[in-house]
Parts: sequence; structure tokens; C-alpha cells
Amino acid sequence: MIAEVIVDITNSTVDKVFDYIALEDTTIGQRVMVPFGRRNIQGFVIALKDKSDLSNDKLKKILYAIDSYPAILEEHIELMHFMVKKYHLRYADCLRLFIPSELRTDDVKPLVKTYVTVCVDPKSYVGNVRKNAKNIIALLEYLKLGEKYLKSELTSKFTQSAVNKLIDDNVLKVLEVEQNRKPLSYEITAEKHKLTLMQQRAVDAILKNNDTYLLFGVTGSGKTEVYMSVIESMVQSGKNAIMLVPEISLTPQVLSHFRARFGDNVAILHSGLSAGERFDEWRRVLMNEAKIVIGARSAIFAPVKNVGVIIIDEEHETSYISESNPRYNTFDIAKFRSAYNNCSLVLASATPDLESYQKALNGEYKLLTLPTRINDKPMPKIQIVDMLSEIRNGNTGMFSSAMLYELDKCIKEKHQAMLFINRRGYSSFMRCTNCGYIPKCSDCDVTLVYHRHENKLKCHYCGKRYKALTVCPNCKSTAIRNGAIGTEQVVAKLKELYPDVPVFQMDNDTTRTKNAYQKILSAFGSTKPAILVGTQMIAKGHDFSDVTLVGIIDADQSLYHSDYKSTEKTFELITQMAGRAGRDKAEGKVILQTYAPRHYAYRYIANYDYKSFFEKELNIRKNTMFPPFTTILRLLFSSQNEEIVRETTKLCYTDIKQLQSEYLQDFVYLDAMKSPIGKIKNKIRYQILMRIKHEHEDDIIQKLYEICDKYENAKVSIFVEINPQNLS
DNA sequence: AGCACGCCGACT
DNA sequence: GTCGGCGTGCTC
Repeated sequence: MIAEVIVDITNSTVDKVFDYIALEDTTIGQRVMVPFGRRNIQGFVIALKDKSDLSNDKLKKILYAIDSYPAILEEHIELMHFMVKKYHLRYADCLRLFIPSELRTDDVKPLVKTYVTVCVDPKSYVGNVRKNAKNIIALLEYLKLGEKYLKSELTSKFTQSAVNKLIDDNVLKVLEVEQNRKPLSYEITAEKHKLTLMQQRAVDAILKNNDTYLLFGVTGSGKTEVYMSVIESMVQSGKNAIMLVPEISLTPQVLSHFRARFGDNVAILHSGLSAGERFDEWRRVLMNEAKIVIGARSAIFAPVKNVGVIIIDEEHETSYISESNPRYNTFDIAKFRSAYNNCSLVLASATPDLESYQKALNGEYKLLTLPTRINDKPMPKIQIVDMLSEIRNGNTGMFSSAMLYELDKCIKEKHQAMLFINRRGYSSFMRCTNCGYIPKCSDCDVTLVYHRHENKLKCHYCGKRYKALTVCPNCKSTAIRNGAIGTEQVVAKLKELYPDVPVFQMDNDTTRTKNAYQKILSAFGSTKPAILVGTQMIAKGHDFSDVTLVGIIDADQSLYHSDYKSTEKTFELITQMAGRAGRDKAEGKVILQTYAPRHYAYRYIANYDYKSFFEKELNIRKNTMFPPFTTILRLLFSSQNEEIVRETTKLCYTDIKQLQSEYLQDFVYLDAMKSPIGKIKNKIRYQILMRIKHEHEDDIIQKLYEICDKYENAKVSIFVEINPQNLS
């Protein structure tokens, strides 16, 4: 037999199928050691066949199998082919996603615990040891005949030498047991809530037909109970489940709920695990010892056989899209796996992605809604405060009078407040503080980004440059400002206003160390009154029952971010943030400070009117031909040598121009330019941007890949991004 | 990725 | 004359 092998080297020149003579028991999906050139390296068997196109004298033989079992499922080999074609990835890069890295580098061993059993009566053995060996005597008094002890426990209590002496004397017999590392212990017993009518309806629908569902449930509507119920039914009928959550939601509390309900059937996969834990959890899944996988993005690749349902929680989160190394979109993978396993795919969110919502409207996804909070608590009232009128009334501070009033009230009543600093991305825009005017690109309808070092305004979509604003073209005022309010400033101001109230600060700077995030949240959770100030990372995560006030200091920051998605993201963020308030008995209130109180987004936010907002936003996207009505494609060129990148970009551009003429109807936009960040790690970057309609999208993308292959070499790297989240 | 082959500059 | 620079090419 001949085995088709992919060698574990991620380099385009060797990323192809190599034929080897198979061993007797070589199976598909196995990791094998093969001679390659004049060294031996690891490879993956992706197929078996009777004969090779190569002559026999050229073929070498597989040396040995690395594992006794296939580490890659046949489903994953098909998935690999799908990903290689769709994303232009390397085989080896895909395969590496499918197994824990610690398996590849084989620096992980199964955890072995050493036990000892007592096989001689310790009481009678005391006579056989020296009278002054007090450690051994104490140990013999402690031991009971026939009992089993952890060796490490005995050595720490009675010294290593005492234990070893009794082992040498055959009083203790050594026993080595392989164990799985459990990342989480669980004690809570599962509290199973009775499902509401709407929840039950959603569960029934998901179980009835294998389809793609969009579960649209407001914050606090009990989506988790729906997931658990669906998963439970699946496990009962002998099938397995995958549930993805954003990394940030993988808190011990959330996970222990699942462990409590499903016990050892749950495997957890995320970046916070130690190498050993991750390997053990992965192996439990592969061996079908765990039926349910809960994890972040990459858990979509878990080696689950016989998948019964895939759930993606908070589906709007951008973390489901991998933007580096092996680029992939989790939904495509989930879609592939649900089709392969003929099972349901559930996308869930309180603020679905616009594209998902559009697909639900089209009927491509089945829409399920949970329109009310589980305890029928109303959503907190959102009060929109016009910061321009605050300025006109002489208040130039960062807090409006309404905010101060509510803060006072909240603190007097010994509740908690969360203040949200909106700082998406790091670039800033310019604004007239007199009339609220913000400069936009004349060609693209996106906000211009201020580049401090050049003192220029730039459009990140077409590259057009403008002079920095000094006089407002709208009202002729010179009161132009740029930049964002930082958390530090807000914290300082709060300390000044309320010296006795504990203020917690959470942003990229304060959560750098491991677990800092959890520590701050739990410290805040147990303090009353207290104020938590933070960036978007406080919008998700824990439920604090005593938060009665949510303050949004500067809502517009993300609204005018130079990005066609900025309005959608603002809506999402503020809705999520508002959902933090009034989750328990006390009523919640949201103060939203803005310089653009009339912006349509805020009108809909205040009424929690997602549907109208989505319709309005979809309409805008349709008119401007932005996603989901088109796909943005970007070719990024980079090289040490400016001359070479420029020339390669130029050559590709001519080819794409040609392609455009073949698909004239499909191209909405095409241009080449320097990349917004012109140099990264000393490599000069150029880009070609396109927006294309969907009809021939797959064909065009494949043609672009061909163009890349044609021009890419050791000196220039080229890669294609599909709907990049950020342009840099 | 690695490792060899191969063709030009500064050393014993 | 030789040691070694890293450009180019190959690995079933």
C-alpha cells in the first residue's frame, strides 16, 4: 500500500502530498515518522492507495507510527481539503489546528500518579526496623494493611527515605496509574430550571430539524438553559455536542455550571489550560470519553465524532474570525461540520451580526426569538444625554449633570455603578466641539482617521488624504479636538468626587497579568457601593445583581471609528452594556452621553428596537454596497524591498484589472495603494482592495489565489483577506 | 524547514 | 592554494 503523507513543515515549497510505502497497519489520520531528504520528520497520513505515480525506486518507506491511534479524524481530512481550497491555506497549517500543539512537539506525557499499597501488616513490621528510625515508625503507625495511598502524600509527611525503605523491604508495593488532568473540579449540583414557553419552543425547533438557527434572545432571556436542554437531549440520544463561547466568557463559574449538569461528559478547551490539561481534554474527546466540548474558537476543530449539535454563543463576536496565521472563519467550519454530520447549527446572540440577521430574514437561517428576560424584568431605561448642550450650559467636564445625579443616587443607595469608556481600536477622529461635526471621506462615507505624526486625516478604505482640521467647515469654530478620554482620567475624577467609594479600573493596562481580569471582577462584585470603570471588556462577563447604573461616557467613539461596521458595533456594545444594569430586584438605569444625540443608532438603542435598527442599517449597506451585500477582499503584499513590493503589486493589479473586465458586473470597487500601516517589522506593505458582489465570489477568489501563486516568491509574500475586520 | 551543492572573496 | 560566505534547489 502507498500512503499519501503531508509532512509537518509549514513552508509552501514542501506543502504538498508525498507518497510513501505504507506499513502493515498504517491508517488514515495517523501520525507517522518518515524519511525526508536526509533527515526524519513527522507527517500525517491523509490517504491510502494501491499505487503511486512515482517509480518504485523513488519511494521510501514509512519508518514507524507515532501514535497507536489515528490522531486526525477522516472528517478533518475532508475539512482540511475544504480549508485549503477556501482560504488558500497550507495543509500542514490546517492539520496543526486539529491537534493540540503539545502532541506535535511531544513534550507532553500522560500524567502518571504513583500510588503505594500496603501488603505487609505495618503493626507487626515495627519490630523489623531500628528503634531510632522515628520517621519509619511513625509511617508504619499511620499505614493500614491493604490500603492505597498516594506516594507523594506519604513522602511529604514522612520523608522520602522512609517511604523508599518500606518499598525496598516490600512492605509497600508501587502502583503507577495514568490519570487525566481535570481542569476544573465541580461541586455544585445542577439546578435545572423549568423552561419557559419560549425556551421550550426554541429547544423543540432545534431538535426537530437539522438546520441552521439564529437564536435571537435579549440579554437575560435564558439562552444558556436552551443550550443545556438541547445538549442534554443530544447526549441522551447518543450524540455529541460542541459549544463555542468567546474566550472571555470561559469563566470558572460558567464552566462549573456545565460540569455540574453534565459531569465528566464535558471537556473544556481554551488557551488558559496548561499543556497537560489541554492534551488530556483533547484525548478524552478523541476517545469519546467526553461527549460535550465547550471551548473558544479553536474548539470547533475538536475531534468530536457523531456531532449532534453545534452551538455558537455570542455569535456576533469578532473573535470567531481568525485574522492571522491560518485565517479562517469559524462559521464556515461550523457549517462544514454540521453538513458533514447532518446536525443542527445554532448561532445565538442578543445582538446578532447584521449578516446573520439578514440570512435569517432571507430564510437561509431559521429565526428563533426569546423576546423577554427570564424573570420578566424590564430592560433598564436608557437616557440619552446631549453633551453639546451640557457644554452650552457651562459644563465642560466629562460627566453630565444627569450622570452625576444618578451616580450620587446609586452610591447613596449603596448599589454599584459601571462606567464604560468606549475605545474601540486605537486610532482617533477629529471633532468640532462646538457643533459636533466630524470629517468624513468624500468617496467612502467613513470617518477619517487622524494621523498624529503626519498631522493628516486619512481614509482607511481608499487611502485618500486630507489636511487636518483647524476650522470647522460647518460652523467656522476653531474648537477642534481629537483623542479619547482615558480610563485613568475618569478614575482620577471619580476619586476626587467620591473619595470614600472604591473605584475599580479595568482596561488593557490593568489586566495584563494572568487572572487579573477575574480578580478585579470578583473584588468589584463583593464591594458595595463601588464603581467599575473600564473599556469594552466590562461589557461582557459576569452578572452583577447590584449594578443599578451603567454610564457610557463617550458613546460616539466607536460610532465614528473609520469602519463601515462602526454603527453596528456601537449598537451592539451599548446594548450589551445596558444589559449589565438592573438584573436583580433593583431597577437599572443607563446614562448614555453623546455629542450626536440625533444619530439614528441612539434612537433605536433607547427603545431596544433591534429590528428597526437592523432594517435601517441593512438599507444603508445595500445602498453603499458594503457587506453583507458585497464582500471586501484585500491582497496584502509585503517585502523588505520597497521596489519589489511596488512592482509586484503593480503586476498583480494589471492581472486583477483583466479579471475585473471578465467580471465587470461583480466588481464594485478596485484600487491599489500603500497599506495604512506602511511598514511592519521592517517589511514594506502594499495592498489591493476590492469589493465584489456575491454571485461569482467563489470563482473570483480562486482566480485571485492563482494570481497570488503566480507572483509570490521568497522575496514578496502575498495573502488574501476575505472581509478583514480591520485594515492595517 | 533544513541540508547540500556551487560559485566568488580574504586568509594560512 | 583553501576556508567559508549564503544564493539556489530539492526533499516521496
